[in-house]
Amino acid sequence: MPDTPPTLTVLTTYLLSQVGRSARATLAARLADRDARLWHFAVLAALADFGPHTQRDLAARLSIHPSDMAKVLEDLTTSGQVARDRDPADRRRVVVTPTRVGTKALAAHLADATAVQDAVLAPLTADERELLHRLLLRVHDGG
Amino acid sequence: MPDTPPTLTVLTTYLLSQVGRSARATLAARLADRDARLWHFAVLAALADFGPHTQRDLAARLSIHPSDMAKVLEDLTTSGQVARDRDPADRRRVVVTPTRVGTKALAAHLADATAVQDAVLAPLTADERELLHRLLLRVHDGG
DNA sequence: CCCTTCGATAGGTGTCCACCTACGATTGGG
DNA sequence: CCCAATCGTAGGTGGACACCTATCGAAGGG
Repeated sequence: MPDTPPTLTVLTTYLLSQVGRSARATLAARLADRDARLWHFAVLAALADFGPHTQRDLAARLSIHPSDMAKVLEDLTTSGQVARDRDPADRRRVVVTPTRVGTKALAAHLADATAVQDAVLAPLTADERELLHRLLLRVHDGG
Repeated sequence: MPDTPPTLTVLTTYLLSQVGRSARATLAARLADRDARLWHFAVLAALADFGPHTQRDLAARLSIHPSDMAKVLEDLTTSGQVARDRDPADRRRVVVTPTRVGTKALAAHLADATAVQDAVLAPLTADERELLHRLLLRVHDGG
């Protein structure tokens, strides 16, 4: 019965929006089972990829409002996934560093994300997934 | 500065989510300029593709809660884009029919959606867009 | 002809998300 | 040494979204 109108499904952006929304929601639900949220994942990923950041730099990198970043980091520190230390050179700044707990959490998040991705992309072959990824990467970078 | 962590960009679902989210937001903003919202677009598309519906059928087709559908249709009737008439055979039901105004509005929405899509998919050639669409369609239907 | 069921709708709830402001602590230029 | 700018943080705002309940009118089986 939920037969989507062709007028919508001919729009690639409609498909993008629907599929992306659904994948996002599925992953968010899985992360929630371990009391994690998508922003926690993103922060841990940024720290793993680029090393310790100032809170402000973290916020800028992930395009999130500094006041929201503070809340995310509040969560991550109380659960011991990151350490927040005042920068001795400039005691206004706080340097955020991932802990071992945080690194393990990131690994778990990645496993979840991969599982969700496998489920979402199940209709495609490995080659097709690779192709899709390349196309999306260009769209993402070029927009 | 907003250099996205590779740990995220290697995830196809991350790209899907980001690109889809951004496209959706852009279209929503354009529709808002004409006092329309995404659900208005979806309802008009369903009516154009499948003809008049009962409110309940419309809600089921678009996977939206009946009480929310009532609100969307309230908007569309006050702006004259659809007509709501009691079904004479069962006066509980309300049959929703698009008006000429609604059909013109749908055309405008489609023009907006196409413009947004062209902007989003700008990095890709026509063949690549076609390919992307086919892949996404399979993911969408198969999930 | 009653009583249950159904369709539409008003009104409210909770979540997510992204924003903004005010404030205290700190810095560094003049 | 002071003053403007900066950093983190608490608290609040507003919109989008999806849900749920109560109510009313109508239908239709027993």
